[in-house]
Amino acid sequence: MNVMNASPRRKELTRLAAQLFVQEGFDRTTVRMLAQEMGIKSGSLFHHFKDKQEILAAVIEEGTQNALNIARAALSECDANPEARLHAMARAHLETLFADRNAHVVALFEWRRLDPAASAHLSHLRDAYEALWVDVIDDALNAGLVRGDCFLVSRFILGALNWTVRWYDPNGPRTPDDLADELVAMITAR
Amino acid sequence: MNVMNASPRRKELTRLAAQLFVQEGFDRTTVRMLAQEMGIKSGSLFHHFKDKQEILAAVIEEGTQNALNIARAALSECDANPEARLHAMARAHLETLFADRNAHVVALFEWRRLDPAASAHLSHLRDAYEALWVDVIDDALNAGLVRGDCFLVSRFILGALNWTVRWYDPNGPRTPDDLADELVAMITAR
DNA sequence: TAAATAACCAAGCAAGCGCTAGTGTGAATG
DNA sequence: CATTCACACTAGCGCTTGCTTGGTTATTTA
Repeated sequence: MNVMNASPRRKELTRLAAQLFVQEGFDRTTVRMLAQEMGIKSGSLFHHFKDKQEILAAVIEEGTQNALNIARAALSECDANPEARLHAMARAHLETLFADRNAHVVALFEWRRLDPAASAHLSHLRDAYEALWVDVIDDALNAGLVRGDCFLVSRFILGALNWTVRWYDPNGPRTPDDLADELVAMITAR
Repeated sequence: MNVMNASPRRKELTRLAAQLFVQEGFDRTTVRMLAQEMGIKSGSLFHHFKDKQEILAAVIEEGTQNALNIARAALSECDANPEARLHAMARAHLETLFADRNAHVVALFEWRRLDPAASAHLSHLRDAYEALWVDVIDDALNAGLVRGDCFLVSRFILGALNWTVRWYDPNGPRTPDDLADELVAMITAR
């Protein structure tokens, strides 16, 4: 039983689990469904994961870690201009949201199913990610680019961005970058 | 078995069910938990509702119908000024969101658990509500109050507003009206 | 006063749940 | 060549699930 390893097999199983969790919801996804999707029997599943909870934690950790990495990379690649940084964060957010869509939908809507230990651990990752946002928004406010309270503005922006998973169609005419540009245009005073 | 009536008893049971669905999630809420919260035995539950699905539909219908009523009332009470109408809609949205918080959280996050028939029926209610928003936002765009595409702007605004249920603390210093004012201030170009 | 109705309960069924125990197998390791 | 290990299997345990059945009681209606 691999408690914390990241074998390629386990990574692939985690990806499949994310897909099923999105389709059915965590509670309605049975270990038998997961096993079938993975091409094994339900008993074999517990060789890779200690229990069903651990699969959920693996899915969410994967997604959140990716978001953090992508956001950091995006910020390091642009200059100190507040507007450029705001753009970069919005683009990075939507990019990871739809590149790892399944994992992020699970993170956004099944977080409450995590047991307290896993939730505490993953909260740190998520907090680190949101701290990046608060930093960028603070700069935008000080530069007069956006008007409002830092806390509220960051919540509104993240809400607007996260909600896109409920309506955005990747096969439609708009790219995630289009969305990011439109959102920034909407909130910047000029 | 009352299929579609709205006896006071059934209304009260629906309210209690909404609370449990929020606390535990629809799937993890068992009919035995529901019955206990209602002070009856699990079998008796099926005198009031045909099945568990019907309880969910009742919860969501209640919340959505209220939202529609409140928004219509709010619009009829303000003049034709686009900014006033935008304010009124934002306030009405947050007002109903926190007055019927449980029902709305269920509607937002457990909608997918509805069976196709109930979903189809309730979609009409929700569409009627969203049509009010599109109307108001269209006016705001034409008046130059907000910049952007009508579809995207309405999605962003509703996303920001709906996401408040995940972080807003009614016991904190801010009122729902404060939130509405801040959001409108953030997105209006001036 | 008789009949109908609403509201409830005790008991339990069939199905499905997460998870465990014990075993087999082929590849890598000593 | 013997041992270990990763990975999978079969079989099923103990429990919970949504829901049904058959019947009781209190209140309203004819």
